[in-house]
Amino acid sequence: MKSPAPPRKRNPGESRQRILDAAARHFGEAGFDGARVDVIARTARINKQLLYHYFGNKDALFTHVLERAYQQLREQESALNLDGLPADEAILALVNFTWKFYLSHPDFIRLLNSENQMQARHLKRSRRIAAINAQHLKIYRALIARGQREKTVRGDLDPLQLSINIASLGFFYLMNRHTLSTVFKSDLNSERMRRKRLAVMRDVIGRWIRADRK
Amino acid sequence: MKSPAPPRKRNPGESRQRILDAAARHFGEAGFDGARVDVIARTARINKQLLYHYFGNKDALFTHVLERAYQQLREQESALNLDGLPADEAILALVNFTWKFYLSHPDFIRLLNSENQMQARHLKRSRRIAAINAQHLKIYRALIARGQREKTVRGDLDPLQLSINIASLGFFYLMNRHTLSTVFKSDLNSERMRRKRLAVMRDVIGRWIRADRK
DNA sequence: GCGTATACTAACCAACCAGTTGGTTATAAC
DNA sequence: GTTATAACCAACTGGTTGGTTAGTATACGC
Repeated sequence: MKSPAPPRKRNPGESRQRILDAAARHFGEAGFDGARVDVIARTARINKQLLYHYFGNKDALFTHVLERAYQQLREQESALNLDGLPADEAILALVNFTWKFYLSHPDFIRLLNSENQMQARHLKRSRRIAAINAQHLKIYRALIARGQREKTVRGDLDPLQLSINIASLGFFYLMNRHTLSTVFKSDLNSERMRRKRLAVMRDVIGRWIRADRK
Repeated sequence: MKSPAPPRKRNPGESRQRILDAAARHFGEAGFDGARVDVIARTARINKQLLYHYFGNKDALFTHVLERAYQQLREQESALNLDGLPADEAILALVNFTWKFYLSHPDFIRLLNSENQMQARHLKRSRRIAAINAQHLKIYRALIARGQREKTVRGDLDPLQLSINIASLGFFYLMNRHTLSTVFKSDLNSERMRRKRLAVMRDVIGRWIRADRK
């Protein structure tokens, strides 16, 4: 015979947080369609209806999780102090930062992947997402401009393309490491291969952005 | 009152093909978890049991679809005749080929994405996948070796990293164009932006692979 | 110390969905 | 023609799942 669960102390802030944490993990592992609301509720150790009480439905919960993930990325990026570095080295520092963020937030790339499989249907309706990402391209643009004054960075770099290049070289490697490792029979997730990958990415970006020496 | 469907002419080859085509489209659109076996059967205009008759279950069907997609890619890649080109230009021709393949086979990247979300659980059990991809790295390796003899390509290129770089710059752009377009408010899927992307990718790879001029 | 908004819960439900049952019929081999 | 095999089908099943109902418990304003 099961004794009824003792009534829990109320703590709305923490309950909300626990739901978001559990949702980020489970949505990341399983993707939107593969994730189960019941699993999230159980992991967060709250009742399923509390989840619906706070977030309305599965889609809205996913949107919150995505927004929070982007916010973490952009806040950390904005907190970087790159003023002491020459612009070309600062850009390489962004390569390192982006790579390390992906490595330390494995849910982030998987969440984004799932969202892209759905053609960004959640982000498209988000009213917060533009503000969250507002600083990103400005940082890149400013660095490129400074590099041109310093003559360490070539004159025709597009900040959007630079940002996409830096993201893609790391994101694709980590997201697709499962199929790549299988197809090419080599463990891309080993410490050695990960270190090598970062070196390659820095080399690729470094050679692309630098002003040509005459 | 509905008249019973007239008995269909038997055509096992075509029925199988229609199932695979419908499955590739629907798995691509919706991902493995989002896809519905009933939808595939209806689109293929066959009975659901025929699908189970041929493929056993949803996972096995997905595996077949994936293998076929890889096979198409690798067959076309192997059919390329790059012998007439200097090695550095031949590598850039592979950049073009890869990009065009992704563009003309939108299901391919989406299928792979879904498979990676599931940590390659289908490919890991496939016995055909290694053979299908056997030529790929050999092509890259041979081109790098020739480029070194011709002195157009630098001496320390790793074929696996080169292949991953070429794949990632295009794959990430196309797969993530939905979130990227939303976040950065610019239509990455426009003809103009797609042309620009190919130019950037050729530039990035070109600068990375070439032997340094003294 | 009373009223009410909200944090929280158990039990429930209808739609959905992968896979099965239990067949019929076309085709090919002999 | 007879028989074996495989192509093909409609209807069903049982477990699952997003979301709901109907309520109790607690904190807080007054």
